[in-house]
Amino acid sequence: MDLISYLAAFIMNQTNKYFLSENNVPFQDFFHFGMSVDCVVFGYVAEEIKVLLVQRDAEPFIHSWALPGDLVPMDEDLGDSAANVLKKLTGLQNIFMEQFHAFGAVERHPAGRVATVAYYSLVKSDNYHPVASSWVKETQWFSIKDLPELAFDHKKIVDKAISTLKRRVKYRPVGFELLPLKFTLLELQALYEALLDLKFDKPNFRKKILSMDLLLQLDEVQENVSHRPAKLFQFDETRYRELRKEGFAFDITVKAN
Amino acid sequence: MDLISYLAAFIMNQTNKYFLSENNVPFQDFFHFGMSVDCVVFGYVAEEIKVLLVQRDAEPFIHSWALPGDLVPMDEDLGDSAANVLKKLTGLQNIFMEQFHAFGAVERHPAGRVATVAYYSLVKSDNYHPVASSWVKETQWFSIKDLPELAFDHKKIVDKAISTLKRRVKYRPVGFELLPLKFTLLELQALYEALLDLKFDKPNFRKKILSMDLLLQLDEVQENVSHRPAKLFQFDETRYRELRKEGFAFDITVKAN
DNA sequence: TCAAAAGTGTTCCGAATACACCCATGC
DNA sequence: GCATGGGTGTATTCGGAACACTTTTGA
Repeated sequence: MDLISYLAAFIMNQTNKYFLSENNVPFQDFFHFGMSVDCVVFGYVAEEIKVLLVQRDAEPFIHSWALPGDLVPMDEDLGDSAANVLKKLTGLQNIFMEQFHAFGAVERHPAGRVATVAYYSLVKSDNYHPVASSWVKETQWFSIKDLPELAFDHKKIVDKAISTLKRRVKYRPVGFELLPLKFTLLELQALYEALLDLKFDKPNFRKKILSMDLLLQLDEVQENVSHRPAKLFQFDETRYRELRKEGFAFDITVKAN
Repeated sequence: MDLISYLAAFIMNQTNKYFLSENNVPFQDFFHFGMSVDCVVFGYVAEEIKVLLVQRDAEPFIHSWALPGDLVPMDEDLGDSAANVLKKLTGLQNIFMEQFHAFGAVERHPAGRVATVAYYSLVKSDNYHPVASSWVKETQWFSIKDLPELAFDHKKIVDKAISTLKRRVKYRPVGFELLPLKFTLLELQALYEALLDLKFDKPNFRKKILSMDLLLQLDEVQENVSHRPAKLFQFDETRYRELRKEGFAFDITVKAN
């Protein structure tokens, strides 16, 4: 070990003679960043869009609510790290996850220079079982309309996640990730209404979504409802991929009501 | 020189593996990232979409073509850094710039663990005067249909930039950033055709774009053309902001021809 | 029988399409 | 005059919007 670190130091010194930036800053002086990943996990419960927050049980911002996220180990790819962190802190795994923005203000982390790459996730209301662990004391779903104070610059990150989601959801069929595997058309409509904060006309919404030929109608209906049971549908992933190849562009722009 | 940098990378990897024994990682041992910014600068010349590349005059990948980009100093915000780097390497400043993705694979940089945040820029063909400086030997515009081999994972970054641009250009009025301040409607159409790799119907494209009420018709016409001179237009930034507040959504989805 | 939600049909209107045509300029 | 690109008008089609209506279930 000693030999290795000595060698490393020696070689870094040598390299610095070549890797000099304009102002003669030694190469290695750039290498003191921490990298973190933060996940904005969206869920859909009781006709509301929620975000999963964790309560910190470690400094800094101990006891504050924050996004699940952590420093990236030196030997882990960014995307892998995001998935791992989410699993470690909340137990969630195999869920939809997409990078949306990097935040790198100098003063955003009190313990040093940390740039963070933010991801948003969508979890099906089927498998909602976040469990606190590691340095997390508790996990809780909060309505995006009623968020608590957040640690670091996490408020800014959540805001950006929400606006990104609202934009993307119109032109990509990601909304389905928030519903259970089987859903009714009115559940789908209610979801989009919650996401976009709009009301749609029922017959027109149905026609639009069905005309896309992206939903698989199952031979099942709702059970134990005190009214006519609705048919259940499923998103047809395979069909979507086929259509995309033919240049089809998903779009649920229906006029608000 | 190459030998030294590769040895350094190898040894850093070894040391990292030693330090990062799963549990009980000392806090400071996460802080050895380098951060860089890379800019995919798009231009529009001779009816073609181009990307600005620089030829490296420093290790690693000396003499290779690469994206303009550099390590972020410890005391600089990410966004500022992107603008500064572009200015330093090519002289370009005050141009449209938007972050689109972070790349953080462990092995993406031979000299250590460097995560990069990528931006795309759009420059008006008015002020096309990139000038090589710092560690850049030369700058050159390349058609996106005919790119050379690129250093690092820059090919992947360019590809992502192109697909992002193609998607965004449909729903945000960013295309205008690629044209001179004053342009004709057919120039605008040609630009969108180049961007999306499609052909549009002239009368329909005109109607669509004019009906948006986003263009300011000037009292000027083309000069020195051997045909009927075209009227010049200008993008109306103020009007766009007004319309956005009223919920207007830009959309140039015209059927291909 | 009634409440509640599921689900359908039809008219109307405006925007997108396809396509034909005229206009202004330099040579 | 004619080549070249600039620019306009219109009939037709198609999809979105509005809204009234019927159906199926549980209680």
